[in-house]
Amino acid sequence: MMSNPNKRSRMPTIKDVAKKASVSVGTVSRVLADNDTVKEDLRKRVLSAMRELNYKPNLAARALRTNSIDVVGLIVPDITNPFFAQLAKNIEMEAATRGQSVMLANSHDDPDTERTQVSALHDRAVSGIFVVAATDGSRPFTADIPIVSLDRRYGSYPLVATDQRDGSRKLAAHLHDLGHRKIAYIAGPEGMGVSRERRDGFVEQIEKLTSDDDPVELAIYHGDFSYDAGEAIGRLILESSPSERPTAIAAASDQQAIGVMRSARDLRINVPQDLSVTGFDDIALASLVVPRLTTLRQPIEDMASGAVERIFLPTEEQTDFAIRGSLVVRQSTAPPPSRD
Amino acid sequence: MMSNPNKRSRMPTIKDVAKKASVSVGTVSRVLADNDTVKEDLRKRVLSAMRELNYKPNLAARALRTNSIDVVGLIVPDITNPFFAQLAKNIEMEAATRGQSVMLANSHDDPDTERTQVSALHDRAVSGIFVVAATDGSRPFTADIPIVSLDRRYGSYPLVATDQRDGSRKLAAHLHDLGHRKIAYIAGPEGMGVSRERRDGFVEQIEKLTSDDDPVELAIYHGDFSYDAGEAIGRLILESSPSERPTAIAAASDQQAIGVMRSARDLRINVPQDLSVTGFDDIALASLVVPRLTTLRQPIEDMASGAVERIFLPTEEQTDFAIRGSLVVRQSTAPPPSRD
DNA sequence: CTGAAAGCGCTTACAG
DNA sequence: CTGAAAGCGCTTACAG
Repeated sequence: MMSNPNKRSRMPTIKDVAKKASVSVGTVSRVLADNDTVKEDLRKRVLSAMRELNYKPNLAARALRTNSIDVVGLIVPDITNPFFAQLAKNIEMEAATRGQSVMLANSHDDPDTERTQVSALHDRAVSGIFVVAATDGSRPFTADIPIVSLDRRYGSYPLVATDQRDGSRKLAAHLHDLGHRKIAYIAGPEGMGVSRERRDGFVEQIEKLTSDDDPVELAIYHGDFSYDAGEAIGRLILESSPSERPTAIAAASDQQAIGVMRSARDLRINVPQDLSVTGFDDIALASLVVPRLTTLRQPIEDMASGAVERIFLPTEEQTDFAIRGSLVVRQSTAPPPSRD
Repeated sequence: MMSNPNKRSRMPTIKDVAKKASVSVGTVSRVLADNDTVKEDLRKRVLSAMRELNYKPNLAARALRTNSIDVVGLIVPDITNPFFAQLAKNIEMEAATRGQSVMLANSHDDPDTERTQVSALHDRAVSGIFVVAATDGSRPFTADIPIVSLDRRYGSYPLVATDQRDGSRKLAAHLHDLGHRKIAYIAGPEGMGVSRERRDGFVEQIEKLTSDDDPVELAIYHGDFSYDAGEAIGRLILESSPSERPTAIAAASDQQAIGVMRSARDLRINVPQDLSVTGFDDIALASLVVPRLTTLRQPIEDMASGAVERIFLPTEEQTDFAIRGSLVVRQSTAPPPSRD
């Protein structure tokens, strides 16, 4: 009879180690826990027994006893979104430094799926869950484990995100500095917190820089964060006559901005000579398009470390954490064309 | 005294359910397992007790008993690579249909990290591990749990991947059909299985279509799969005089192909009028660049389902699975310019 | 400082 | 068909 080849062969247990080292299992467990007070020679015996047997603690047993496993959950709307992929990578790296693995799930931007995912992770007794809330309004799950919102607020859980207003202000100031006085702003989906923040920051800064003898014209559009929305709105904006149309378009995401650049190319409008374009995020593609995109770099590493740090803090110390991004000036922005 | 707010409140156990339903824990466990033979009225009592208590089985305890958890591991070189992100998403979806969660790790293309990750997942007693092997030569881990190679062979574990040769043949035939007789092929890194397969398939097909009175000139280049490599090699190829240079460039990845298109734009060579370009993979970006890229679509959904299916098969049935991709003709290819 | 023992919450032979 | 009981591999008071 063949044994099932998929069956894990019997692994050495703490008991085997104890026997080989002639100590009790308690002692083995203590050296495992790096416990203060195990006499050096016992400790050595145990360690070498572990090595000889190639002992690895059974994580499920430990989890059962301590009711916690070294796993954190991460839920994103869609891992194929380059920004979330970048975030996931950094969360994974940051978690790894703390000996935590990460369980990944996609909510597909669907609130019900999201809820199911959170609940499933909760059932698995993960140490904490990071969630990038779905665009379309979450139905947050009330869990008795730490949850941290990433990028977008999930329920009323603490939020780690870029300071959206500050970022938009920097972009607005950059365009104004270059001399643009007729600007279009493409915002994200209406009603989404992130969209609102970015838009308000931009408007705020423009208003601040506007005076009676140096007026700025600012038009606002809305669309989702995608390439396609950017392209459609870009076309809409740019189809007006050269004297009518803005000299700069600021988009609420890099993807939108790249869409805008495509529409400009279709209409034979040169970026940046005839039109400046800015994005937001600094996804990898931003520096790969031609011309390379001026944008606001989200401090993803800091977001990841801030989020991971918070998830292990006592709940009452889990405050919001807004991190300032940095302006990255590339080739998609320039002074406006001179007009006579 | 405040209790720690992070402590999970005591969850109802199988014992609580048993008591409430006035049955033994064994019986509860049996209804949990959807076990054949629990008399209907007991079954009902148990079910309603579970509902009332909002009982959720403790997965760690179950894992300890059965020595397996409903989790699979996935290791990719880099989740920010759009192809791997797409793959991860599909694996996650496919695993979800089987009630499995997925644990994600990045190897950063580093064989040692990869090994550590596989080992860590193994320690967690996952049901199986998918690995997209690191580019730079893995040092495979011998595990007593199922492992399936995805896209690139890991050790000697069964491989689920696109039929690379077939895909390249299709691209070669497409270019030849259009009339191209002077073609450059940019292969992936030398020594990598995938690179070799794609290249050989291409060469094979071209040779097959070549005859004495209809010769084809084919030049081969090598570089990694990145945008930058594509751009650099593209420039190298295209800097020769118009009569010297190829009328088509086939790249071993979409990223390379997009790089090639950038170099063409810099050199004011029009795609596809003066130069046809093809990629491989069909990443999302392929249909977003201008002109949209003709490429070979990897059947990612099929790869995901094939891989997940295999991981739950007995080892001896875990055969390789090569899936044919499909040619996606877009605007980056056209007949060669007519020359006098 | 160390050992013996209880117990985490399940599943599964074993009886009946 | 169901219950009583053993046991998965750990950790952690409790003694000494």
